[in-house]
Amino acid sequence: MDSANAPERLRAMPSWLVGQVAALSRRVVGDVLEAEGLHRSQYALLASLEEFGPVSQAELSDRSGLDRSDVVRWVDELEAAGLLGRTRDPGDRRRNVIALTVAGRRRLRQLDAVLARAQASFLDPLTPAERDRLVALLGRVLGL
Amino acid sequence: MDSANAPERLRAMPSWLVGQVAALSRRVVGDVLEAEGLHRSQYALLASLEEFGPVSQAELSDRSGLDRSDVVRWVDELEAAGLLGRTRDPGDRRRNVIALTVAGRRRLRQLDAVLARAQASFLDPLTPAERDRLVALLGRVLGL
DNA sequence: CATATTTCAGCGTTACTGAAATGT
DNA sequence: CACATTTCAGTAGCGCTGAAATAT
Repeated sequence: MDSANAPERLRAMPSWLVGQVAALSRRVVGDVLEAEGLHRSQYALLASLEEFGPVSQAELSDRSGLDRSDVVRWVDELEAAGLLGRTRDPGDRRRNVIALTVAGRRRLRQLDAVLARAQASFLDPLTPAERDRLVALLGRVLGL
Repeated sequence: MDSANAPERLRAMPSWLVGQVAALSRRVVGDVLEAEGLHRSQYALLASLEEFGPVSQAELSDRSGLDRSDVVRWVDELEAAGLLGRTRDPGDRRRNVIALTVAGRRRLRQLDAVLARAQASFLDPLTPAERDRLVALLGRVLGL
């Protein structure tokens, strides 16, 4: 896992670099969230719910970027943990309406603090200004 | 897959951004290499061999960042394709000496051109100067 | 005997596909 | 009937573990 051993061709290649950093951040974030008993995908779901209010699972899938079939499974767990509620939409009974519970909202705020520390951890080599520049550049690549 | 739908919490989070860009670049690079009949890991092996000369599979694993057991499988294919040679090390008969063939070296140069286009493709929103800055920042995160 | 290398068999996770069941 | 949503079963890829076989 020591990227410094890699050949120059790879060390200078954007796709390789971004893949290595993604793997690093995935480990760090995954570890801290696992200590909280949650999964990265579940944080994405809670965050999407907080911002976009009660929504169907289909929209939750669009917002979070998770596959619809995976949303089913993660929502199962979050519902069992009491962090969100799943009720049939009276206006369109194909849909589930997913909404954060009070506990879910509180949990999300806890996770925000934990995740902020995780970000700082793997971005340690960068100054705050550099971190901002990195975020801006990555956002540009995604068209944000 | 439209990252622009994601909540602000995610769109501002370095680990999420880098994961999205990594997924994007992985698709783009994977597709162009698949069209060439090769895998991303195999390019990493060819590149490592070109820079570090004939080496054992163990060192190839260290250099490429691939697991030793995966090196076995990818080298199997590359050997069958005639891009590298696998011979027993006379000095230490536990080791295989892996060396690029002439065809392998030629193939690597082809792939370099193809990959350069793939990088340019997903980095399209960035200016050349911005691409350089992104590469530099990602390298810093990895301690390169 | 302890260690190193190659190889193989298999596992856990993740992202995804395809289709059934239900409803509009 | 065509289409949308939820759900489930299953697949492919990938990184990894553990151990056998071989050699130092």
